[in-house]
Amino acid sequence: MTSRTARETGSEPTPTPRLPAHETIYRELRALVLFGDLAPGQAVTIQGLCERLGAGMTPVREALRRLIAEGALEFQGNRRVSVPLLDAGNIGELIYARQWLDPYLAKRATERAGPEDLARLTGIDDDLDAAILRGDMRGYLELNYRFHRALYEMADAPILTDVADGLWLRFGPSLRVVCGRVGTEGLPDKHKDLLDAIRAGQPEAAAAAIRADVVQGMEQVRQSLSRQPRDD
Amino acid sequence: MTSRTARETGSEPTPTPRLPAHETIYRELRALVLFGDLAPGQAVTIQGLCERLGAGMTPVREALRRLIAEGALEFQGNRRVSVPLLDAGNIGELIYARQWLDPYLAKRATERAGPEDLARLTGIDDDLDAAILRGDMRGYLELNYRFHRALYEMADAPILTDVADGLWLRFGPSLRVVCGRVGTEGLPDKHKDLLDAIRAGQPEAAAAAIRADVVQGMEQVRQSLSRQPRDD
DNA sequence: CAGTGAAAAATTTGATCATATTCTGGTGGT
DNA sequence: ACCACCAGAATATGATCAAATTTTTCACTG
Repeated sequence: MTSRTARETGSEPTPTPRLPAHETIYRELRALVLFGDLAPGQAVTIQGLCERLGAGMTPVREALRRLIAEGALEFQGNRRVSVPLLDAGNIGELIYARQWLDPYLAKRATERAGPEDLARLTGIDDDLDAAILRGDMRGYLELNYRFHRALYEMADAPILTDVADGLWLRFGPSLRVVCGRVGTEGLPDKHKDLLDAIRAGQPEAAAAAIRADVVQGMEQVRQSLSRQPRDD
Repeated sequence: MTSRTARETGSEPTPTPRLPAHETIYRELRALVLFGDLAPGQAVTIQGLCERLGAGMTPVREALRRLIAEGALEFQGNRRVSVPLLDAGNIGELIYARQWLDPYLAKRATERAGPEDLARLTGIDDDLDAAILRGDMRGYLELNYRFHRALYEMADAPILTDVADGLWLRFGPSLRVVCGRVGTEGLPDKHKDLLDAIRAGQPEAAAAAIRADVVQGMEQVRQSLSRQPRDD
């Protein structure tokens, strides 16, 4: 049955060849939390997710464990797993953390940035602008995340990137709620300043731009949530 | 089905009965990584852990998933799950992160500390001194962790506490290796300064004390690992 | 007589295990 | 040295058991 382990022929780059199921489920659930249809406070059940995603329960369980460990979901005591509701204190923590993490990563990213990195960031930012003009909120959320995520990866700091990524998972759902109220207008976009700083090779300026972007965006979340902590 | 629901008589108060197995496994594995017998670079297999801990494989898998998500273990590509080896860059990241996190948490903890908190910290620190005098390294590691952990919890910042806790999981194994070389002598202990600051109600002084403790300890790790990155 | 409370049963959900299937890595033969 | 086979490990499924939540009913009171 084998007889082809060596050849591969390379014609098929194996698009989704061997991707473990729990990995797939994890990514789907993660996207669901980050951009998607899971609102803060909403409770999910394992078996409900099994049917929703059409998967066995073991992969779903493992993906859930992972998301819970990352803070994307909460083990609401008895029998509930839900997307965490953030209060003002939590938002304050997240603002403090990102205000410290993101500028540092942006500084390191700028120090290491090559032309292709700059091109990639510029491309994402262009798509992001298009999504804003289009009024495509889901696209905005996803592209904004990908922009920052690309910046993290350029910093060559795997642990801090992990931490920063975990932070996104925590405030992602609330960000979505806020954007749902505000609309794609008036969203902060200091990305142009950042791109200029990277182009000029000025790490400190890049850090300052990112700090401004983060603070502005997060403060908007804080204000919006403090105004209406619950939406129903 | 009618025969079941026998009364149980309730004579057994079941001291720790309702602790899910995967939770137990997780804590055991976590302790193993933090203080214990799993050295950096050491590979573990699922089935090996099943026998070692005497448990089914589903709970072990879930616990592993969780530890991997927290960065305590690494999915070493092929077929191996191992304790991550830290290089100088990783240590630098951890130093930066703790240098920022720990002082902030110590400041908040000091602002919120009550007499019972101070007593608890003092008690842990006394036990810690005893462990050092005794030359009990495992005790030192565990009590040192519990000291900082208690401080985190006093800060009333659940998200940042989670992040800081995850950081411990990452450098715990390396800390153990370093202490194995250095011995319990010469270990940093700026805890007295911290306790004084808390007693005096001086948050900034507490932050400074913790910063000194963290930097001193982590720099020791960095130097020791850069001198001998591999131990065999 | 109606409404509210609790208690019990039933359904739903979560946890664990045993088992089958697949993939990887090593080994032996040519 | 290379290719094929084998063994072991990890992934995924389904079933089974236990616990909790919910619903329903019955009794008691106003």
